[in-house]
Amino acid sequence: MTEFSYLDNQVCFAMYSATNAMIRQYRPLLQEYDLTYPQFIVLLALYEKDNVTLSEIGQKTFFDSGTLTPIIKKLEEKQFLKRVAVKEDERMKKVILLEKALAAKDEITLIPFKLACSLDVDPNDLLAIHNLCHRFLKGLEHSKLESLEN
Amino acid sequence: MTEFSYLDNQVCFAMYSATNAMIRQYRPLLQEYDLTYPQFIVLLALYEKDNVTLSEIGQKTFFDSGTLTPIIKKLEEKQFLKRVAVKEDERMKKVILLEKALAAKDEITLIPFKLACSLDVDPNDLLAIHNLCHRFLKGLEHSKLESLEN
DNA sequence: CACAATTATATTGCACGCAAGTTAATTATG
DNA sequence: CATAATTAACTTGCGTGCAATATAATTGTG
Repeated sequence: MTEFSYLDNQVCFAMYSATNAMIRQYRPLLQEYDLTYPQFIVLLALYEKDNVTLSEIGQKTFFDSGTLTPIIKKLEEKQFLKRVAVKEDERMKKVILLEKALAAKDEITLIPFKLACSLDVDPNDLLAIHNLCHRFLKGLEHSKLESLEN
Repeated sequence: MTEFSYLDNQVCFAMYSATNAMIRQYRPLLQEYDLTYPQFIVLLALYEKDNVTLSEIGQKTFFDSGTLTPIIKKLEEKQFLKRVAVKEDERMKKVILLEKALAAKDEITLIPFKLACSLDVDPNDLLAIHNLCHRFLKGLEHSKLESLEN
């Protein structure tokens, strides 16, 4: 209750700062696999299900084409995946994980758990943030769909 | 409870997606003032207190020098602020808001409230996210300080 | 069946975020 | 007091995010 602060009252700034801080924590762990955080996110999406098109990955990860194409190309350069043309529709390309990605799957999918253990944060808080952010995203998507109906 | 998802279980990814979505909501509101979200954050910090050095702004906003310097320069180009050398210590520069920024202060500081009203999100959820992210950031800073003591 | 509309991916340009390194000024140390 | 260490701000380079646009393939329509 000292003095009023514009910044401290910004929900978005709090999320923004916390996210950046979290990704900073991830960085050293991901560097061992030569991955950035967005590349890691795409890889997790592909571990769930590969042999999918770019736009399917985009829907899962919320990355648009301009963001996703370069990330996929990077992962291709690093031999994590390959892209194959789809015969039925030559516009599309499907992404398939390569041996390098499959071999590291157990280790890479474990990284978030390793990180969570090293954090000085209440696990209940993590769970609560998680649920709230999900609900928040749902709410925003909902608003967006409504505005499209005009 | 359908099928296991690596992505859905990532707290960081939830925060990351929610933050990006939130900033997308801000974009059209900020464009009216020719501001990006990070520029807006710096401006809010300066509305609290200007005539401060870059590193003071960096501490408030969590931006490092490599991020902050170009943002300040952008705001200077746009006539929101000016930088003045500090006589006592020639390494430092203090940032002072200009008329353009002061004149728009009321409108610009109102933007978050305008946005909050237009969102299809429970205000209690916003408050909860806010508190959790703050606690989360505190926890991370604490971990960082401890690791520096080694 | 020509051609307009749509769709999937790729490209370009701008503004971050941050690591790493530079420069110039100040402070600490022998 | 010279010089080493530190500090504040700046610069460079890379990888996003995303708007806007381009390209090429497919679908829809008269």
